[in-house]
Amino acid sequence: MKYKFRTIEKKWQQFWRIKKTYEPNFKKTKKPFYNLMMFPYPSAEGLHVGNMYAFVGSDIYGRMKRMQGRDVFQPIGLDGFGIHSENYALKIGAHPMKQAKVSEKRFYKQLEIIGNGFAWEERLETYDPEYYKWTQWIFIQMFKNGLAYRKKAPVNWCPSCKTVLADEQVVSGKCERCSSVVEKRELEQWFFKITAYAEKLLENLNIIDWSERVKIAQRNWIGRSEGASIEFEVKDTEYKIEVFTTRPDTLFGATYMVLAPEHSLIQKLKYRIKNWAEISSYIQKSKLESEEERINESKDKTGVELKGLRAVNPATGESIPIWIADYVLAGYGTGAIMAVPAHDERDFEFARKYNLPVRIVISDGTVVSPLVRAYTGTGKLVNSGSLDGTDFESAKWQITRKVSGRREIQYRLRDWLISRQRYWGAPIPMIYCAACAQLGKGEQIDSVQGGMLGWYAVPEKDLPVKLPFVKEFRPKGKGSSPLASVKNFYEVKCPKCGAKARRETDVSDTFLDSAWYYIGYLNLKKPFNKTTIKKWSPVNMYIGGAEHSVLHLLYSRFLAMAFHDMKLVDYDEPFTKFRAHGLLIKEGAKMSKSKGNVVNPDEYIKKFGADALRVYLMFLAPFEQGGDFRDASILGIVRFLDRAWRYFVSCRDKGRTGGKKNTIELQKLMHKTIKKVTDDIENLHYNTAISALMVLLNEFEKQTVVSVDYMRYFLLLSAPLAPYMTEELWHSFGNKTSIHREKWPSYNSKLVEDNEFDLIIQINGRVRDTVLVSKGIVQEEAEKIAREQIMIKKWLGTNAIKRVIFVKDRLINFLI
RNA sequence: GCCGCCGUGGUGAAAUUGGUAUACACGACAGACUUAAGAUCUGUUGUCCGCAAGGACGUGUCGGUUCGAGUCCGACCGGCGGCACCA
Repeated sequence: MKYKFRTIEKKWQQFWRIKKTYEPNFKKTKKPFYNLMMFPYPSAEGLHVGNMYAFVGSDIYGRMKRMQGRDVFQPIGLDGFGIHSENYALKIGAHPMKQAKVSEKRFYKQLEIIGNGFAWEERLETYDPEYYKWTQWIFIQMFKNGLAYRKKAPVNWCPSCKTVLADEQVVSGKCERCSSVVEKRELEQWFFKITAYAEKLLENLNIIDWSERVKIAQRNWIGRSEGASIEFEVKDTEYKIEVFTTRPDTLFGATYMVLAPEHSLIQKLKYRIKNWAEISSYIQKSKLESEEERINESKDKTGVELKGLRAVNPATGESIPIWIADYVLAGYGTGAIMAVPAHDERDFEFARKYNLPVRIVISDGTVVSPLVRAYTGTGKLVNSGSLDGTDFESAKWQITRKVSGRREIQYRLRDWLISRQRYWGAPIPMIYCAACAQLGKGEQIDSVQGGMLGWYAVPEKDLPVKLPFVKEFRPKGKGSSPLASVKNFYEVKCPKCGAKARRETDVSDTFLDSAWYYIGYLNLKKPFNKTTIKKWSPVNMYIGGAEHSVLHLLYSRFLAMAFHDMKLVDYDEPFTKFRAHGLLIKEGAKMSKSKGNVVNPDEYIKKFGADALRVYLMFLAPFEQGGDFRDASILGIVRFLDRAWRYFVSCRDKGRTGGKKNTIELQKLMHKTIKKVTDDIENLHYNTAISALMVLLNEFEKQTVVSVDYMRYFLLLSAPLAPYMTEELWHSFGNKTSIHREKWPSYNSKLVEDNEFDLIIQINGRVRDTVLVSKGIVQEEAEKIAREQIMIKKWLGTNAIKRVIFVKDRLINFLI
């Protein structure tokens, strides 16, 4: 009578596939529900138990929605293009194109075994030309709408992956993929203008229903600062230095200026600089420094004064020195700052080192010279001429106006570097024609950004630009993709003039593939079909890892906004609701191969069955929190499922399921459980939903009579969690159709509400007794009953009661 | 440094949002069944005092608000995540 999960699981996998149990009715549906889980990238031997954890959590939610009458679309695919998979192929010495087919089989098999209700017919892989045709089409739309451009800029270069990276893919100076220290290189690259949507990306965070921690990460990343832009004249020249500051109120304290070493003015005024040799060697040195070195050396700032140049402080009219220093970043603001050492820690440190003047201009009355550290607090203005005594906040805009500056908002966010010098990705569908460039022609020559002469998008009829099979696919490291050595790939005709032209050989970032896949699932032949999009998107519920907070989740939002403005979709947020699942760890540490603590889910499925693994994963901690995978604890779940199995099978065999009436206690418990499980699954509190089912089963076992209805309810409530076993039991009770298409039970609210409760009796706030009374009892009566209790009589003794606190339907507290 | 989250039994964790702290499990201990092991079932299981009834203490630490604090406020200690020379 044992639960033979191996044969049972196989049986239902087939049944579900043949009966299309999890395929929605795309055209006719009235209640669509798009339940999406971040698709995996096959970059390892197979699915990690952490992936399983995430997928199961998403599946449970979708299964309940389906049973609640929604037509649930829960697709699956593989994010198999890009650096993740390519690096894996490199590691095991396989060709990524061939390895993809191997991974595909393996991953899909595992995803089926775990028992998720996927719509298999709509699956997709990002490396399928059918798919990346549209990735390329999207690139072209971005180009045509001025959102894709080329520019030469200092960019992140990973020496081990041998490609450039977006800022989002550099995690504290290291490559997100391989953890190598990232270098800076001056290269011409393709960018997507995500900064055009900075404000909207930030603002919409207030209206979308997303996990708070992801919103916070995005807010930090976008990094909005409000301030002013102010110009400083360079003495005896026609040049001006524009700075951005969040503290224009401290302008009177600006005693020097600092330019980033890359600042364009330095080259322009080269002839005026007296110590050019020194300056030029400083610039050289800072160019060579890696991000990490720059961060590490941040404690000791360096810089050189531009001798022969002076600037004018527009507030005081004073002549102040100009320095260059690499603590000023070229990529933020204007690449130049006004230094206010008295009120900025960095400027203070620099001023102290190079003996530059410090002038206090803000004080709360306690700020006195000489300062030990910068005073960054609030206060009133001092040493600021006619503005002395003004509050710093209102002084900000008074000063800005006075020196003809303007209010400005700066973002930390920078444009998305989209090109990669790698093989395994969607070729960027662009063509460069030198002939056209010479004639000043190009598809986007009006663009605000320069460098676009001679560039044309591949005509849409020529899509996809297929990635050729290349034997020598290894990254070269010379700033170009391996495709740059494939002559019959890059030699093309100019789509405009027909002259010999060159195809772009870089491929696009993997994150472009995954930024639109939720649309791809709906209809890969015609993804931007208006009717389907309108009916099925945005995604109702999206679940995934928080590690994508500023990668995939930010890029997807950006693209949806761009699609919206191109009138391709009518919403601007792709995921109405997003929840980040927690991280699964092992023995207190993140699972990793080097630590040797990676849990292989297949072993557990083989040993205990997929249902046991599913329920265990969901039971160990709240889904959004994540937790510790422990071998010992899974046995508790195995016992629970076995007990349920035995209970149902023996009831069936003994015919112990007549229509007899359940006790009132059981009725109450049943309906409370329905409510609890429903609410808990809705809130992703799977651990407490499972414990409620355990309590119910414990009670079933104690009862002499449990009606067949209640047994059905138990199975229905457990179905999302343990889809195989419940399906088997469902059928063994004579049902012919899938339990997963059955109606979710509803509860009777009268039975959920108790009409009696344990009145807590406290004396001086300490519980001394409880007594069962009926709900709605008034204070007078409660007091009377309470005072009759032996324990209470004893505690009250002869003391006078000073005060009585009565909380309706909860407690009574006597103060003596 | 800034922003945010979290600290509850031996362990994973619960706690109608200010109202009986430790549900549900794991582990441990004891017992039943068994030749035995395993499986299963039944108890006990926060700490201390007590034969018991019962009592005291107890949610990282210290303080506060409150009739009442795991929950709210302040300071500190410890852990995690995001940003980080962003002017």
